[in-house]
Amino acid sequence: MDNKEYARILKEIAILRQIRGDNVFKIRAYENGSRAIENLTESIEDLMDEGDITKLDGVGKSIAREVKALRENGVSPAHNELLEELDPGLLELIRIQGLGPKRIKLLYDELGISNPEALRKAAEAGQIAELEGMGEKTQEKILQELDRLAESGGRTPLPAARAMAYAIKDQLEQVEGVQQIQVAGSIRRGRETIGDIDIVVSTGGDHDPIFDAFVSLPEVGEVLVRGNTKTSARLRNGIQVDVRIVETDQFGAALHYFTGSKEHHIKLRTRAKKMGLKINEYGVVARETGETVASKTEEELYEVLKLDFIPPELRQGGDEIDRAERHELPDLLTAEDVRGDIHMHTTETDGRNSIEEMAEKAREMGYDYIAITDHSQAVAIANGMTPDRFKAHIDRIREADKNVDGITLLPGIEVDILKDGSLDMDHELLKECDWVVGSVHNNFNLSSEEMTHRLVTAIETGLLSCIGHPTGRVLGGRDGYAFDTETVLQKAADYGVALEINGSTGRLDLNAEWAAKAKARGVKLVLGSDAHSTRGLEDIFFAVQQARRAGLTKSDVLNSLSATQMAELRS
DNA sequence: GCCGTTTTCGGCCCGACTGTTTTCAGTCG
Repeated sequence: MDNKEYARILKEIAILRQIRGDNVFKIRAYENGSRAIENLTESIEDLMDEGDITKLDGVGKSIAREVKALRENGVSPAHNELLEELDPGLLELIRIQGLGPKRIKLLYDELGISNPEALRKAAEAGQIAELEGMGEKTQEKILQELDRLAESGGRTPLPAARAMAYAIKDQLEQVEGVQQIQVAGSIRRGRETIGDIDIVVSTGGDHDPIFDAFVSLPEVGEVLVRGNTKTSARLRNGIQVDVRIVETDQFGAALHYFTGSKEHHIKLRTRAKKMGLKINEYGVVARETGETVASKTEEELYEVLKLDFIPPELRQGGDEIDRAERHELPDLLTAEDVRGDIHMHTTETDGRNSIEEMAEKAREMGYDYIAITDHSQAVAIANGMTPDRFKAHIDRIREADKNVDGITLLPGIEVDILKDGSLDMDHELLKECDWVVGSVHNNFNLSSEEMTHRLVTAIETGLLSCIGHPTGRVLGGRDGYAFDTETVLQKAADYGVALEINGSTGRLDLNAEWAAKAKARGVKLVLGSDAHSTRGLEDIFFAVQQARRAGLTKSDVLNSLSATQMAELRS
């Protein structure tokens, strides 16, 4: 069982205990324990073998016992007991906005509702409105929410959500009275899927004109909440947007508050409390005097808490606060550290722009070099290259390199790793390249043993620079293929083959969790945009953000090397 | 249930908004 599975069971214990009405701090303890295990880069089972997992922050005797039982018998006693007492269907109801544990309990006790279907029936029959504390409006909202969930299913991939958020931000920025505006929330933290969009605005004047402008945007469908400081609306495409307005000198505090994560806030506020301070969305306040000691910027907020600045990507509710106190936070990779892009396509295969056009755009972006990596012939649908075409393509890349000033073009390829692990190109031609991305594009459904063998065999050719989009997952789509993580990471480390953090909007593969795992095993990472057009080169941003979430520094990624150093890696 | 730079007992983040209420519980982030 992997860490995610342990974390899921503990999380479900927390939810079911909430519905049962247990002590809120006990519930939080299970949530904390769940997150502690989820955030590990090591396997929890390995940690159990090595010693005592109660050393983990958030895991005590009880949770350790549940975890141990889960491993040995495949079931957790506490989880089982709750499921016998309640109903597993209740776990689905918690996803419905507006329904929390208290109302779910009420619905379950009074009407026997234990799943979304039963809830819909009861709402349509008008039974919900008759319950104590519920009414017509609540009933109507539940029906709407059920429709929405049935349609969209929940979270939106980061790249799509980010584009929508910035479209709204750009429009609101033009409204008179808006002084500062920023997209916050999980988009700013770089979570790979997004629940809703958060935008923070500061103004010295009236809030109403700004909210009026917001709710009249063409994208906005329905207004959900309209208050004096906060307005929420649902876009026509179903995504919820929350806009929060504060005074000018409160912007830093509000941005911090709205960026989250919730878990980071809980830990930070606990720390503040011990220091005689209180944090809310308006600032850090001395409890005794009521004096505001920080509010303008996030930097000043961390400063008064005697912490190094914690970048948004690291505000995950793990050990980042302890590390900030000890000055041990990693000096995270920045976009400026990326000197080149090593994965892109041109009109030779399925790209939309020529070698020269890609080079021009890359130079504008400030790169020193790019590797041109078109497909090999196995990807027929993308017009993959035969050896003859590839040979000519290498010559054209070299020719273009001479003709385009100010940037180095590295001849490369994205070569398919075939079903048996062999590479879809003449080895002699691969040896001529400065950069070789090896990728899996078909036969995803091999057994874990077969897929592991396939990847290991490819690495052992000694011809790959990196593995492209290594897990094969599609964001919001198919899961990655099955293979033995430890074996492949070990092989990659042994052969000096890097793993790609692919920034293309449909993938984000590796994601942050995997990238951190790779780093912990001594594997180098490399960022690639997988661009199929000049515009696509900008998707490197998402790779940088995942790298930051993984805690990677400049020295962890090959893109910080010079063109010469990159080419030398293969010699 | 977990934790300890006042603590092995006594705490555990903080505020906005809605709907159903005559002063607040529930939910959300």
